[in-house]
Amino acid sequence: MQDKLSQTFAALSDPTRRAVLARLAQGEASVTDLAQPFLKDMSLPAITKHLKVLEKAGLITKTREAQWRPCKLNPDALKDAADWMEQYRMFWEESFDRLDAYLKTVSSAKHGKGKTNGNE
Amino acid sequence: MQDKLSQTFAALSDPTRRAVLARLAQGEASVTDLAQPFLKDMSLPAITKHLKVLEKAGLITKTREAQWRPCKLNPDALKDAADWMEQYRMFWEESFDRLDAYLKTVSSAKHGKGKTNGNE
DNA sequence: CTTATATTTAACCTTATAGTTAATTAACTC
DNA sequence: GAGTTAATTAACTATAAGGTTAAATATAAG
Repeated sequence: MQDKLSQTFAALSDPTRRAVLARLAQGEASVTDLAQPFLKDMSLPAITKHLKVLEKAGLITKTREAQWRPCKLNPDALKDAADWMEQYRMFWEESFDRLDAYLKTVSSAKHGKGKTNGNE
Repeated sequence: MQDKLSQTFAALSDPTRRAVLARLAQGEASVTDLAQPFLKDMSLPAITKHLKVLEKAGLITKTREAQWRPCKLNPDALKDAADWMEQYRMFWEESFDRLDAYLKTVSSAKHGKGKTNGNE
């Protein structure tokens, strides 16, 4: 895993981490705060690791306050991911029939002999 | 990895797979078509595997046409991911100052002794 | 300086990912 | 049915992910 966007999507691909983000959407929280709903399912070090993944992905920022490490949402990475998705919006929005027609035009002779790729 | 959303984000967390989706945004393509830009970097079976990941995540649909397996984008999964992101839009959109103020109100006495979590 | 709370690090285990090469299946063409 | 093109499966390897428990570090409070 190299690029930031891949890191971000990878970080989002875990329900625990998404739940942490949901919690942080309501405001800052310490590690213990964030861990609390999950401690029946996993240990605290597991949460530390999840937070590290989120942090490296740029999705959260950890600060220091006495012995606590308050975490907060970092919108930038979320925006980058959302921006990437945005380019596909037309595919799921209702102008579907037009899109379908459009694509049929674009990729006319798709692979008559398995060679053309619809870009010519 | 269990739930569909996690699978979808995981599938998006690889540059090769995102490039495949970008290619499919221009229209259907066979496995060979899709593989072509990557064959200097990886083998065809590697692409087959990537396509399988995308398919299981619901991001693409593979059909049969003679000896080819034309793939096309499946917008549903993309929409699900985008919908999930949508709930965080306010965090990256410019009403940032208002948001910040809002959060400061909500999580007033965050962790005066590390116990409260800003939800009370 | 000892204790308590908050969090991380270390060492380890298990399973999943991402890739490889070689062999196989599928459908078409001659 | 022999050969060709398209794609997958099998078997294997290396590394990353996600979890564990036990020990260490950080800050505060007696």
